Amino acid sequence: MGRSAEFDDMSGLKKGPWTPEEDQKLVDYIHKNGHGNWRALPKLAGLNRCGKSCRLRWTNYLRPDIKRGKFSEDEEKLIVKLHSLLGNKWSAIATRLPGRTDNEIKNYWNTHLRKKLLQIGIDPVTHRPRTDHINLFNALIGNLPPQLLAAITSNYININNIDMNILTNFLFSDTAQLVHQIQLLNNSSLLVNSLIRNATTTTSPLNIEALNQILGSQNQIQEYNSTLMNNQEFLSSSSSDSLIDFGLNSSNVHAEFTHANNFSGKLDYQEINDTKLGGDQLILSGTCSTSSSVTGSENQTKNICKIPNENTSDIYPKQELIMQPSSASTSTFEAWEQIMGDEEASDSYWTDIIDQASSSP
DNA sequence: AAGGTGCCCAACCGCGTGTTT
DNA sequence: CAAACACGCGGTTGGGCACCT
Repeated sequence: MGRSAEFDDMSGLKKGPWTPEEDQKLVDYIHKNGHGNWRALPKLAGLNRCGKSCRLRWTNYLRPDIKRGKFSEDEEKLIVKLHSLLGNKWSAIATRLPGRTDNEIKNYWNTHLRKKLLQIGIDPVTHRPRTDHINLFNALIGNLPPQLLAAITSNYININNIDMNILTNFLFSDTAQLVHQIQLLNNSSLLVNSLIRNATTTTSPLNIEALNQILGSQNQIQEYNSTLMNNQEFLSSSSSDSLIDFGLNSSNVHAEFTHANNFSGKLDYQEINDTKLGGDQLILSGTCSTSSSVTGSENQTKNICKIPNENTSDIYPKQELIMQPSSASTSTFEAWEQIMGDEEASDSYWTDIIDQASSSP
């Protein structure tokens, strides 16, 4: 590990990873004589290293009182606490953790703890909830799929207009980065309602932990998963009498259904192994080995059909508008105010954001 | 199975501060 | 007091390795 260049060009001294033989020489010498002057030590110990390299090797690795292995939960908590008080003063922090070196703590902070704090929404520098709303707002606007942006900045939010594949991909593209972007949406019913409403077209339950971090609401997640389960039960228990004509009798069935408010009927799901929503169509794919017959309506086309009535609300909950048009204006801010609800949409909220924007470098 | 990718962490580097001459 | 030296600190690097495609 570490650096590669074997020897320093100028001094001819060895660099890079230490060999067991070098370690032994260093340990033996220090046990016998103490380290004394680090600069003088290598020569006396018979090592072709600089004093600095010897000191580092000893203090970070060879010292007998060094504790190895995973950091305990208590140690983690203590590091976070001390970091909140001392900042990046690794050596000061290390003095409060017996057996741990500053280097080890620094590495652990940078690779684990920092990320942990970010994920739970805490700024690892200030140790306070992240408040970079303006950056998040800009990032959110910048990253929004055009379809979403259009929906949000239009007079009203019509969930029917949003491609759930795009929304879902967007939402889960990078959980850590998006946690706070999502929090901007959190006060609106947009995200939650969308997920619940579209549970029918998702084939696997959401990652509870990830979603929990984003939404912070067990109830909504449970509702989502219970809707999903109901729908899957319904689909799996559907009568095999009402077969769909896929237009194919064998492999690679790919059936598409129009996605509208007047969905009706039910279908045999036994041979469907994947469903997803694409644009305004439900796309089913799977293998159909039996001959199938048409039970659809007059609107059926080769791979697109509407299927007869009953129980359909279980599969495709009726779509509805989330938000009515605002009185007159169509500004982005006003649209956001509506999404975010009264509390965070107050004048002072936006004033704060604008202030932050104008004061940031 | 092989190649690619990203993470981890030991070791290095540069700089600031304290000590000695 | 200033210059030289020694040490320690925090940031950065890059090889090894585990995991993913």
